[in-house]
Amino acid sequence: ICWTRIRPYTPAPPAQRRKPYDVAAGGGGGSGKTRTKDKYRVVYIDHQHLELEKEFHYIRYITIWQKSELAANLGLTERQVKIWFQNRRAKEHKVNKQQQQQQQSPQLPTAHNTTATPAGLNTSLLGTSSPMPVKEEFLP
DNA sequence: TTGTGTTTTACGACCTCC
DNA sequence: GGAGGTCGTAAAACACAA
Repeated sequence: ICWTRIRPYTPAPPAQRRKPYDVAAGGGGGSGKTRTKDKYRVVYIDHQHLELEKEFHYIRYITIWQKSELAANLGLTERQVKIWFQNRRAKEHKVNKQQQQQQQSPQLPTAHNTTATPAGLNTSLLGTSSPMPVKEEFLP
């Protein structure tokens, strides 16, 4: 049995981060690997979104075989699944931060829900206020 | 239709752990 | 050294008011 490592990560201070690559420069030049100008990124279909969200609802950190299985089922690469989960966690982190800031500023007139959800965000599905349930089979 | 703001993929830099 | 984490960012896709 091989578990993916789930550990806390304390990011370095944003002091000396270099600027990321520049795709546009030189027509996909720079360190350009897989990104091409005509296919910069693909848009996932609803079914792919749904399955990924479902999985994320169960476990926020996907295991390697789940990643492999999900990728095969959805017709994505494992790398795409990994990146999706990374971006999804980043999104959740961002939303939580915004909610905290709203709670810390009670003088706002409309503090309840009217502006809380960006376009298309189903908060009832996400359930960010409570810790994510974890399938028993994935517990150590 | 268009201008503008937000969200979504994808990646590089940097970090930790084994 | 490699895999995978966060963070910051680029650019396409999307939403919406003017």
